[in-house]
Amino acid sequence: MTENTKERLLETAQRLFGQQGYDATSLRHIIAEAGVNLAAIHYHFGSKEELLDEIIQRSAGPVNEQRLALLDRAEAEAGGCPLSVEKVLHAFLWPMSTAADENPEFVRLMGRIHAEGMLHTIVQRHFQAVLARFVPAMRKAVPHLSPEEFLWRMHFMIGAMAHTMCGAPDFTRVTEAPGDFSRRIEFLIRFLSGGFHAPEGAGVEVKE
Amino acid sequence: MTENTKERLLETAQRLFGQQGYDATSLRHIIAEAGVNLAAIHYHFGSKEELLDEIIQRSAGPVNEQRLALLDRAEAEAGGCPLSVEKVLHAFLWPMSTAADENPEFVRLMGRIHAEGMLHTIVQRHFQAVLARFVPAMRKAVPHLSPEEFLWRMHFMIGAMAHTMCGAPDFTRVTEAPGDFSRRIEFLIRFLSGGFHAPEGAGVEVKE
DNA sequence: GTCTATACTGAGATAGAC
DNA sequence: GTCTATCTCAGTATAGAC
Repeated sequence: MTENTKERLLETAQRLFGQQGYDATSLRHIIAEAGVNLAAIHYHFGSKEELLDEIIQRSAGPVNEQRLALLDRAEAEAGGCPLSVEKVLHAFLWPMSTAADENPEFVRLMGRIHAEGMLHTIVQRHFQAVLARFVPAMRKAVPHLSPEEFLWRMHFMIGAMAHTMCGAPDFTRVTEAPGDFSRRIEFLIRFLSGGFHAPEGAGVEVKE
Repeated sequence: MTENTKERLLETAQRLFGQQGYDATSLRHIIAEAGVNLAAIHYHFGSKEELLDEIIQRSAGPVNEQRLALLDRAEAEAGGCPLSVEKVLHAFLWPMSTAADENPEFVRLMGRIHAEGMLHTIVQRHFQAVLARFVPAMRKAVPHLSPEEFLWRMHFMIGAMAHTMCGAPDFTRVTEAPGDFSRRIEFLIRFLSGGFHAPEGAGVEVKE
């Protein structure tokens, strides 16, 4: 039962990390639910952080491939022309919706990972290739923005996305039926579109 | 030296929480830098979480008062008319800029608190009163939005704000001189304004 | 190669002496 | 109010059974 142990650990850990967060989940809780020995984690993965790394690799891989595929197709359809903001956002965010339907815990985990910010090296390793494609694509969609304003808007996008993957608004109850993650993504794309299309520079009254 | 001990603990803990995060900062690290005994924390605060709670209360209090004062003044100037999105955002976000100049670690800590999401009860306790004023004010600024779309946009705003308080974009180095937090806030207000002003509903091509 | 048992260090928390 | 000693549980490491 060699593969069985490893697989059970991956599935259990992913679920618990997504539900409770990475720090809040102890290895002893994971092994208890998976029904394996504590040392099995260190045998198969080496450490708690490497366990997380393998979980991300397993699920983020397909999502990132789909992102790149959507971007490829959109760019092919556009010929050499720059894509619209909406198309870039769609290629980036839509695969999350697909993933959420079959794997909701993973999406919450991804949100946490981005938001917690601590495990910075892990994020960078798995999303570097995707960002390398999407940052230039988005840059071409809003060429009028200054480099600084553009980078900040990308930053805001990441923040909104991470928070949205983590959960729903909590000041009021919003229906959270299974499968309506796509709806959430549509709201997000509209909002971010508006943000990226906002006029640049000194248009805000900050008189104080 | 009773008050001295408590004060040193509060200041040291705030600095370390902001620099390293809440979970990553051990009580033993705090007491070592503050030069007090481990049990002093539990005597003065009761637990690590209550220590954090008191830190937030101390620094978030003035920020929230300033937020409410700015909102009061803006509403008084407007007579009975709804405020603009920009004015509401300004009243909500600008006090963070003031706080950042004299207390940068606190702002990073606030960002982490919002983003980590775990310490949910703490956030709710300290920001409930502020949200109770700002949610209706913003609602009046965008009355055409459906309730659902409105709540999601508030959610996106919180995410972008939390991520922005935590740090600067990291795919490229952005100048982070002291005192230019206000610049960051201006970028954020512009972006969020665009998001809130975005047209509602089925305007996104999600053909798949 | 795979898993079990056990021990080590450091975390937060608590009781009780002073 | 403060400090020492101690408790439980965390992540980690390793020796050895199968």
